[in-house]
This record gives sequence, C-alpha cells and structure tokens, in this order.
Amino acid sequence: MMEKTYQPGEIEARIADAWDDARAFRAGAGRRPGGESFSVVIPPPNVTGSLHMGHALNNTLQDILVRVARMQGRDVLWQPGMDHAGIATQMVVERQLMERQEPGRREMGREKFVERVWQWKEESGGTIGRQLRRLGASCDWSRERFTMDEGLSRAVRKVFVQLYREGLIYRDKRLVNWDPKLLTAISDLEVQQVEVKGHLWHLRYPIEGKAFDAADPSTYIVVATTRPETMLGDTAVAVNPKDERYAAYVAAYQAGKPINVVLPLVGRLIPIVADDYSDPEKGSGAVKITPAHDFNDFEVGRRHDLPMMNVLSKEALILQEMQVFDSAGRAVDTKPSPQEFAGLERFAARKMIVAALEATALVEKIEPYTHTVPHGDRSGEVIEPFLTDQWYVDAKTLAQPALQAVRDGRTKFVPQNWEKTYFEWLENIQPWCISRQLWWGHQIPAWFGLRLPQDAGQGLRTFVATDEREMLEEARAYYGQDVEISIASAPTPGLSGPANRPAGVTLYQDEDVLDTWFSSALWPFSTLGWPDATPELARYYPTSVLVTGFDIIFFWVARMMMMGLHFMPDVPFRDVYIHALVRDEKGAKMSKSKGNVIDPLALIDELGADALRLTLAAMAAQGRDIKLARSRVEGYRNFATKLWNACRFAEINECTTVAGFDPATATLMLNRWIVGEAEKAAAETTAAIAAYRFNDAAAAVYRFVWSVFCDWYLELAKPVLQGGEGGADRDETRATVAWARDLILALLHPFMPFVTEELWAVTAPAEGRPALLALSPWPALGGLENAEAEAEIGWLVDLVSAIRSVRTETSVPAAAQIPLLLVGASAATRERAGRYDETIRRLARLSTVGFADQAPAGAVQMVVRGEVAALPIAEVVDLAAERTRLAKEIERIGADIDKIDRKLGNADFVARAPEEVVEEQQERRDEAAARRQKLEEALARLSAVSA
RNA sequence: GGGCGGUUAGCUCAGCCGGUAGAGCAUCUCGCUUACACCGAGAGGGUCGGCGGUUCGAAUCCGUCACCGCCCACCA
Repeated sequence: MMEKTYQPGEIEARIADAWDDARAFRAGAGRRPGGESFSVVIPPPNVTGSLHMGHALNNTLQDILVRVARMQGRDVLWQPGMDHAGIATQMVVERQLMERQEPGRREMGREKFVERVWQWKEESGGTIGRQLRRLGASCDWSRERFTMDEGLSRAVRKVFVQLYREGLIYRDKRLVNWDPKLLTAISDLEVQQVEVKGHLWHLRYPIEGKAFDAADPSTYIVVATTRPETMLGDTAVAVNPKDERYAAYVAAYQAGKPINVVLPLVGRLIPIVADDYSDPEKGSGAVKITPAHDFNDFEVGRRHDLPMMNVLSKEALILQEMQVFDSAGRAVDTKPSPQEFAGLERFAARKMIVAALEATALVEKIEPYTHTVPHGDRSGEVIEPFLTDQWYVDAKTLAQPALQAVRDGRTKFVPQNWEKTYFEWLENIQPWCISRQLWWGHQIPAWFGLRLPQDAGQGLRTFVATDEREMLEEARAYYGQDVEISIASAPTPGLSGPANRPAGVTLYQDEDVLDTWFSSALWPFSTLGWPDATPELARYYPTSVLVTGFDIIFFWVARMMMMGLHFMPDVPFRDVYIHALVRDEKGAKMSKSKGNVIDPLALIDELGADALRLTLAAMAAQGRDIKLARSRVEGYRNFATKLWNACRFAEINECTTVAGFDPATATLMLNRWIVGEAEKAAAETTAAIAAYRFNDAAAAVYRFVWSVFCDWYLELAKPVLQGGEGGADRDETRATVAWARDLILALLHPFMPFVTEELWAVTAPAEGRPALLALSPWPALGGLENAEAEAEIGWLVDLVSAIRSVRTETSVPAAAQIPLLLVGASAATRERAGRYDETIRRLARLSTVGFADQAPAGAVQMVVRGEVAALPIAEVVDLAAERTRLAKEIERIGADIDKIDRKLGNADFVARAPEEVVEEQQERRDEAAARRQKLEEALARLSAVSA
C-alpha cells in the first residue's frame, strides 16, 4: 500500500542506487537497434566545487536531454568529470595548510605540495559528483575524467607540442595582467574592471635646459596620471601631433631632435614624443609614457622604440634597481631607483612620491577622479601590468575556423543571438596567455638549455616535447650524441650565454603550468581517449549538444571550438544551448557575500530533487534569467504529490498495466478521449524538448497531468471504475488508466526521475514492461486523436463547468442537490445525458438530469454548446441577482459581437484577410449571436415570472 | 564608446514567424465527496512601459524615448 504523500527523502537514495546497480547510465545502455549516438560532455565543475543553483540548472537541463535520448533508444553517453581548477584549488590547499599551521607551499617545495594537493583531491575533491548524483544526473559515472588524469595530461602535452611546432604557441616578453597577490599572470578574461574612486594627479615635468619655475608654464609640461608611482619608470611624454599647444615639441620630435623633460625625483632625461594615442581632450593633453606598466604605453613604447623600465617586483614593491629592456623586450641594463622608495609597496610608494613632488611644487593639482581599475577575479587584488616572459596561443589564427563553423551553421547557438557575442569576441581576440606561475596544473612541456656557440638565436635554447625521453632525443640532436645531458629541477643561477662546456649540459623544465582552460578546451575529445583512436571517440565525437551558461562562452565554448576544429576533423558539438543565470527572487545575482544564496541541496532535502528540477525546467525560458522563488518549488513539490496520489488512485482501483494493451482499441468515448489527449501532450512535450524549449515541455506535461488527467479523466472514470458493475467497460477503463499513467510516468521521467522511477516500480510491474523506467521507451504515438470523443467529452466538461459556475454565481449551497433540465435537447445530447447520467450528477451535484421542451418559469438557465440547460430552482435563487448575471453576460457577448461586426463590416478586412480568418470570425459571430439569443430568451422568461 | 536583453494580472514569468491576453504563486468565496487540504469547485484582477509608424488588424513587426539589467572595450 502506497503512502498518502510522497516522501522524496527516503526514496531518492534508493532509486539512485537502483540505477547504479543496473548500470543504467553506462554509455550505450538502453540503446535499441538503429539508435544513433547522442553525447554530451558535462561542463566540468571545479574539483573544489560544491553544487550551487547554476550547477543544478545546468545539469537538470542536460539530464532532461540525455534521459529523453536514452528512452528514445539512442546510443547515449553523458560524459562526467571535473576540472583541476589551478588557482582555486591551490588556494584551497594553501588555506588549509595555514589553518592547520603547517608549513606553507614554499617551505614545502613543489613536489611535496603537489602531492599534498592530490591527497586533498582524493579526500575532498569528489563532493560535487555525489551532489550531482543527488540531483539525479544520469552521467556515466564509470567514465568520470579529471583534467589532470594521465590520459588527459597526455592530450594536453600533445596539443601543446603540436601547436608549438606549428608556430601557434610561442613564448613572448610582453605585458601581462599580473596578480601581485597570487604571483601569477592571468588572462584578460580573468580580469574584472571595477569602478573605484581615485584621484587624477597633474604633475609638472620640467623641460630640459630651462630653470623650473612654477609660475612660468613654458618651463614645464603638465602630465595627468592616476598612477603617480609609475612615474619612476616613465620613458617619454607623449603629445598629440595635431595639438597646437605642443606644436613646438611635435616639430622638434618630427625633426628627430625631441625636446626632453627631466623626470622628477629620478633626474633621467626623457623625450617628448608625438603620438596619436595622446588625446588632447583628456587631462592636459600630454601623457606620461610608462611602457612597462601600462598596456597603452607599452604600444606607444614599441612605436617609438622607447626603453621599458620595470619599476616593480613581482610582489608589486618598488625595485632597488629598475630593470631596463629595449622595445623588443631584451634586458639591456639596470638603473638605480631613488632609494627612499625602494622596497615600498606600490600604494605606499604612491603617497610618498606625491608628497615628494608636492614638496617641490611639481604637483599642479589633484582632482577627485572615478575610473575603472582592473582586479583579479580570484584574488580581488589590483592587477599590475607586468613585463614577463609568458607562453601565448595565437588565438587569432585558431579563431578563424571557429568563426567559420558557426557562420556555416555546423555549430548552432540556441538561442541564436549568442552567436553575435561569440563572433564579436573571436573577431577581436587577443593572444591568449596560457602560462601560470602556479604549481597545481599541467607543467609546461618545455625545457631550456644554453645555446651552442654557433647558434645565432636569442636567449636560451628551448626544447618542447611531449615527454622527457622525446625531449632528450631532441636535445641530443642539438648538442650531439656524446654530450652528457642532465636535468635540473630549477634554473641554475647565471644560466645565460652560450654553452661553453658542450661536454655536459644542464637543462631545466619550464616551471610554469598551463591555464586551466587550456585543458578544458580539449574536454570534448580528451575525455574520449584522444590522442588514441578509441571506439568512443569514433562513436561520440562530435558531441550532440553542449549545455552551458553564457558567462562561459569565451572561457570555454570558444576555446573548445578552436581546439576541436584544429585537432579533430569536426566541430566539438552540433548545438550549444546557452541558458540563463539563476538569480534570487529579486533578480540579484546569488553570492555568498550578499547572503542570498539558495542552496540547492537544502531544497532537495526539503522538497525533493524532482521538485527542484521541474521548477528549473519550467522556468528555463530561453534568453531570460531565472529568478528563483521558494514558493515556486513548493508548487512543483505539490505536483509530485498530486502525481503520487493519482497513481495511488489507480492502484486502489486495480488499474494495472495490461501487457500489449493497444490504446487504439479503446471503445468507450471517455477512454478514446484521454488516449487522444495523451497523444497530443506527448507530441507537444517531445517537440518542445527537441527545440530546447524546456519551459514549454514542462508546462505541457504539467497541464496534461493535472488539468486533464487528474481533474477530468479520473473524475469522469470514477463511475465506471467504482460503479460495481464490472464487465468489459471497467476492464477497458482500468487498462486505459494504467496505460495513461505509464505514459505520464515516461513523459515526466526526464523532469522528475526519482518519483517516476519509484512509481514505475510500485505500480505492479506487468510482464513485458521494462524493469527500469529510465530505460523504457519514450512515448511515440500516432492516430489516437478522435474528433467524436473530443466532441462528446468536451460537451460533458462544458456542461459540468457551466453548472458549477452558475451554482456559485447564484449562491446555490454547495451541498444542495438540485435537478437539471436539458431544454430542447438534440438526440445526441439525450443519448450523452443518459450515458453520463451518474457522472454529471456526481460532478455537478445534481439530484436528477431530465429533459424539457421549455425551461420552466424562473429557472436559472445557461447555454452549453448551443443548447440550453436549466436549473429549476427559482425558490433557492435570488431572481434579481440572476437577472443581473444574465444581463451582464448578454452585455459581454454583445461587446464581442460588436467587435466582430466592426471587423466584418470593414471591406478591407474581408478583402485582404485570409479566407479562413474571415470565416472564423463569421463562425464566431454566428455562435455568439445564437448564444445571445438563448440568453435573451432566458432573461425574458425570468422577467416574465417576476413581473 | 560598442553590443545584448528586459519593461504583460499584487508577485514571478509564459505568449512575440500579427488574427478571441495565459500559467504558477498570492487574494476572495465555497467545500457534500476516502486518490490527493502539498486537495477540490468557483471568482476577482491586465488600455501587454510611453509615443509614433507599417497593416484590414499589433502584446507580437519597425522607429523613437524612458527606466532597469548584463556583456565587451576604454578611461591621462
């Protein structure tokens, strides 16, 4: 015997185990002959992650698609896995070390630390996988992959080496976004622009050869800056070539004899150059150029062949000695910093430098100034543009095929408007900095050694290879077979210049690791075994669809497209379904700091995974954020209980699945009707899912289950099921109820896998029914709609609804059993009334259903499908109120008719609108007119009585 | 500066390849009845942000304005 309410908690864990035991989600499980492949790779959550609403939405949608495909008998793989999340994970473990007061990362050393991270991963890294299982995600967990697995690491190295050899990965010295807290470079995408209130300092730079006089503007040039501390590294001042104010400086520069300024505090002479970058509208129109600490200045420096002076250390402290590089990035010199600033942190230095300048009247003015400042998205620290050697991917080249594939429609975005965002970004893509100064990640497979004297190349000799053995082969080919090659763990001090002892060479591997997204970019093929030609790769690549949030289009989608197209013969996925962000009730982004996070696991505990899933699906309308309210989830929890009780009703009434039952053979109108409605609902749901219209799909099943199956079909079936007459009608109805219930369970299963699987199991499994709903066929019906049945049951529904409505409006006590008279009923109506006598009386609370040629005086009347039905209850009803009711309805219909008449009276409408539209209007008018006629008659009879 | 999205019932949102304004929640009224009070029946509630245009006809297409949100770039 089933419980009265659905208790998700007890059931969900048990069902999840049942799926596991049956290996129901293994790749290809449930595949039926001819089933084409359907594959999805999960957006790998961070190994440090725990389930938030975004994951819940993302994986619910994937699971719906995957479960439908599996039920459709396709060869399904949902590939799960996790991302090693370089920075995030390293931070977590470092924090843990600190909390436990253990030695820090640096004291521990690289090898030990990495070992420690692996240990952490084994112990605590699997949380999200378990949480996804609780959500019901039907991934093939036996194939779980991790971006740092041996196999995936091999793919990473192979890709790196090949791109390097193709010239698409290279090392370069240029400005990067440097995070002075994490002490690593980060990519443009990991930088957040934050608006901050700061100041704009107007500084006077004295002109060379003129005695500085604050009162005489010809003795200095004013530059405006938000970052005074970088002035130590200025190597020029730029003015616009068209700026009249600075015509003399421009002319001098163009004549090859630039006028210099004396850099305050430093005393270095730096030229005034003419460059379009300088905007006459901004500041003073003259701008200080610090090529080593500003991206724009860096470009100006390259254009004018200016030296770059690095003022800051990696920790953003002012250097003792500034490092000087030429415009090509070659180290050329060092220069002493003013010693009073050496070692100061950059913001402290700013204060002191401003103070020093003020002391000598070199500050013209200070304005409050609001501007945006780049911050690291992980550390929250102000990013420092920093001159370092890093590895870059030539993203521009790789982007071309990725753009083309979407333009050609080989990969489609849903909703399509995201293509624009994708195009925009790829068309303006910058080199992708892929090296990170971290320990946790894929160490870059590049080794450095000294150059041979005869080698004219610059810097150290680089060997890039997939492993040490391959690297050593290359090195031997370079240094000679007889040279002894050793590998050091770190660069030896003073390692520069030519290899002067070719008898023995020491190499060391690049210490940096790759950006986590580098390995994620390979996910669709690396998880399938690439670079080996595995059967999985052949079966499941390209994947069918990628489901992800828009915030990750650049980070991940675009890069998978680039890598997939470069290394595989086809795109990584056919469709990209982009879903929205889950926000809180008020539309704010959920964040821990705001404290408005709704924990999906808490909701699952309380209301069930199914309720949460159906809520998310029902709210996943394309192109719109989801504002999640708890009440909504409660509503869907109620729906689960409703379903549960409907199944309980079926059980109580012995509606058991009849093996081989063919819905087309149903004979009772009621059964033919529900069978047709079921077909419609199934078709609607299937089509909506195929179009990624999850909300429409959810609404279609929801409505069918509650408003059609429960509200009408089961109610209408009660007399047959419970009438005690037994016989063929009852058998057929029991079979039909069971059939419709099974269909509902199937249609709902992708949305609510747990309850439906449980109900499937408890509703007395019949022979020939698959043991697991998850592997049962998806409903595919045809030819079940029946106009006759629709007309008959439609009339029944309308009649009962009309009586109920009138009863309430005329204040007939709910308990009162009143008679009904069908006035001037047609033969069909009489027959139907007879057939459903008990049903009608039960649902409309009537004592009798009779017939009459005319409505009795004072009867309450209504019009149902063109015929009058009367409730002869003059004594219970307030006649005046009844008159008002009728008059109101007549008025309403009158307004409708007027509206239609205006249309039909419009010659243009009749002439230009499509024929069927005109006909439809005509029909509606006729119907309304007939109805009004009947109502007017009813009103007349009523008035006659009271008169 | 460039781009995208939003503005529809008290709330949260569907509908938007033009042709009778919908759902859930909330509200109000009623509730005989063993599938379900996490329920049933009924009701109220919207000039679809403003203005203009196209059209026989606009919530739906176009333009414009207002407000809200997001993304990208830049900011001396």
